[in-house]
Amino acid sequence: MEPLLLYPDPPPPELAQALDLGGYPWKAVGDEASVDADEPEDGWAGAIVIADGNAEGAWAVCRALRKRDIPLEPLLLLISGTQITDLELRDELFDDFCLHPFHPRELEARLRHLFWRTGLGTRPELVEYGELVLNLETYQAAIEGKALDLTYMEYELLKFLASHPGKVFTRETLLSRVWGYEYYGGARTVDVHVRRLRAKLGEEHAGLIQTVRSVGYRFGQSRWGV
Amino acid sequence: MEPLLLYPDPPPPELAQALDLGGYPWKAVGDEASVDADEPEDGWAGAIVIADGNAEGAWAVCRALRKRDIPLEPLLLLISGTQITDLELRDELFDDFCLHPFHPRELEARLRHLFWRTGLGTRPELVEYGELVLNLETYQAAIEGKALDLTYMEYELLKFLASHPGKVFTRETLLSRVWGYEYYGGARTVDVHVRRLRAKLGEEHAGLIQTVRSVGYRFGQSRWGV
DNA sequence: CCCATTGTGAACGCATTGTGAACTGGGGTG
DNA sequence: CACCCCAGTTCACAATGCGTTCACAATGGG
Repeated sequence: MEPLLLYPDPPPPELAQALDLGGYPWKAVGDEASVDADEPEDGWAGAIVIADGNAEGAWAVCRALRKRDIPLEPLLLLISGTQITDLELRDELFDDFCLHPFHPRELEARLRHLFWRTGLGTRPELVEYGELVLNLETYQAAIEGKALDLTYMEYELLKFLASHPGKVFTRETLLSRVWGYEYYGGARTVDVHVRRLRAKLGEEHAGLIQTVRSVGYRFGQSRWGV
Repeated sequence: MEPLLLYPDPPPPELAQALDLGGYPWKAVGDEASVDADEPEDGWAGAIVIADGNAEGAWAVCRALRKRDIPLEPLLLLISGTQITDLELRDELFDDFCLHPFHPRELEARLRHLFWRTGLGTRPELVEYGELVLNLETYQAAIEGKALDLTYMEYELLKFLASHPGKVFTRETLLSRVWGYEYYGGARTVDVHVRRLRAKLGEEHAGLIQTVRSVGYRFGQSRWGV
């Protein structure tokens, strides 16, 4: 499991202890800049932000987490009772909150429910879209039941795209989110990988990855609903 | 606002008082059968189920609420601290929970956040005007449910116009706000794009973009009522 | 009826994207 | 240790799409 992001650094010992007991790996950050800088390769599983210390810093971290291309979820806030009124007008910055000091069982229950909610119960080891299936455990991909022989980067790119069907990503975004470094000079890289993916998907399914001219690429159809 | 469903009947007086103070109308039900039988004409706005009395009855009500064709949301649970472990494996029965006895401010914050979440929270960013919908995430547009195949500049122009319905923009303004550079020489450009937009909107909706002679263009109806 | 303004279709030219191939670098193999 | 292989990157060029521009027609106000 990917680690939870904690703020501040160091986190309160009782929180660290509760998470360790619950089997949740975690990693603390000291400010909003570290949100991206210290991000693990596999990303964050979620975040717990303690706001009853440095409140301004906490809100800055929340904003940074929500401002990403794919906002980080779930985000649990730990606040003191007197801070409840501060939540007003900040609904978009958190998914749930827990009063601090907390009871370990309440914290764990909230965490579990948040993960259940965002993950729809079980952590999906499969990414599916129509006839396409990606098995995240075995690094295998198949379409219409036929296996696709993808290289590592092809797989990662397809996984990222297929995890967010309908959404358009710029080349820069794809480079930073899939390749994991800041873009400088190689937008063609994305094109070439997209082309190979389309080729391997076969003529019939090449349209799964659509070019949005002047913007980037989109996987699958749009989402008009929720 | 539609009333909140409360269980049990009568609800604890401190809960009724908190809701009354917060301006939330409510109506209590005594068992799961009343969920449908006592439903107001406009439906329930949400539900608060107190589980620290008759727990079995509370779960039955939750199940009834979730089993409807359109599961009732949001559903807030009030439980005692000793019941936290009962939440496990019941994630699908509630959206949030609050320990009982509760602090009125915490209850209100949770209610507000729940309503915010089920309302605007998870929806994709849309620009809407009548039958026209622009999905900002997917760079797609549709009118009367039918997708419009717009080019990048057409999309940007329509997005800008539809974001300010009724307001008249000069060609110069459109060039600088949509195209993003200072105008010099090409007023026709706007005309041509407007024309193509009208064509793609279809004869029926071409009037959405109106010419204001000697001034510019306006999207939708005038604010003064035509 | 005239002239300014806007609509329209076609043509142009450039920016963006597609595509094949060469290059690079790391890991495995003999 | 040298070599090769393969994934990934970069490059050059081709293809295409799209925005711009132009010429002229249509329209509407005075």
